[in-house]
Amino acid sequence: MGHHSCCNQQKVKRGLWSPEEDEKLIRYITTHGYGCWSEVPEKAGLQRCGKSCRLRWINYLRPDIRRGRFTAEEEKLIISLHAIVGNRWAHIASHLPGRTDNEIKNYWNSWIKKKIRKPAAAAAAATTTSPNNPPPCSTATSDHHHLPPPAFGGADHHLQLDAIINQNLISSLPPKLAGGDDSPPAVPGLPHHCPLFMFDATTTGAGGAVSPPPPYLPPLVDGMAAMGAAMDCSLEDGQTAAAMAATNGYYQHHQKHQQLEIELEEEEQRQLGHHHHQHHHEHEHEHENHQWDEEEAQHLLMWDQEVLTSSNLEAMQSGAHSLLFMGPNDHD
DNA sequence: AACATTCTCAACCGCGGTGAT
DNA sequence: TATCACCGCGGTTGAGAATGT
Repeated sequence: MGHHSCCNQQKVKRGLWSPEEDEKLIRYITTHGYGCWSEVPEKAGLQRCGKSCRLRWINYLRPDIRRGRFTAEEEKLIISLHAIVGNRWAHIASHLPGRTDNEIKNYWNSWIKKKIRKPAAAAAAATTTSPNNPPPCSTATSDHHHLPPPAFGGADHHLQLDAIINQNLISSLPPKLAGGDDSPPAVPGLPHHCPLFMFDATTTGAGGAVSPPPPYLPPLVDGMAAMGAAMDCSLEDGQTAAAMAATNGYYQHHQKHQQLEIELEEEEQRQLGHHHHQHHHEHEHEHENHQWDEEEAQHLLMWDQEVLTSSNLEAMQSGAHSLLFMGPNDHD
């Protein structure tokens, strides 16, 4: 296990920071700022690598850092954002002032562990785990770090995670939409019965052109483009997962959620610095009006679950930039 | 009280992106 | 264009704390 390149040349200290080191770093940063992290250790008189200094400052010493337990609001926000962007912790952290990506990541990981141990049985019980029945409402993206979609005949572990995530998502919904107290996990806003699979084909068309579904896939559900659903998917680089599908009724209840997606997308665009200009302007317009046009709805391809097989789902998974699975949430 | 197990979280590692040369 | 250094991010590790037996 080698050290990072920036730590190779000099003899650097590793491990926990002492209060003296913290003091040195704080003193230096507050006086000089941190223009170049690689210079910070030397100038601050620390036997650390710049990377370590940066990490210490960002995750611990920063004056605007917010410590302590996550509030219920923060927790909901994290859950919602994670459903949209996956494990992009820095992205999520940017929406929680004072929280660091590391903190959120740690929280999420321990939260998942906790949830797996306790209600997994209940969640799994609410999930139809038969190989012929896809699990209810699980999400996946092209992000290789993100949880894979529920495999047909795959590990129960993933089914549990999906169920857990969705169980939390549903908690923020109005009871009517959530389907009642004992309702099973579901993606917010989806009709209670949602035997659909969606495939984000956004990135395959240049200049926003809508691509036809890949030839290996079965016929689409008719008229899905006119559904008028509130769906968000990245039109820039395909890195953003397809977000929630929803009816207009749901949409009215979840403009806040939508706003988060908008903010994420706008920030992504700022960071990327290069846009598909036409789309960019179209999006600005959408954001003002909170409307989704047919063209964008068409980026999400949908199928009835009956027509999908495990093999073409695998093909979709490998080719999709965003993939949203929705099984029937029928537990009556 | 002692030990084992689990949890938390700070820190590290490796990788990818970006800008300078 | 290729290379290098740096930065930032996400995954992982491991020490210490908390909890359970």
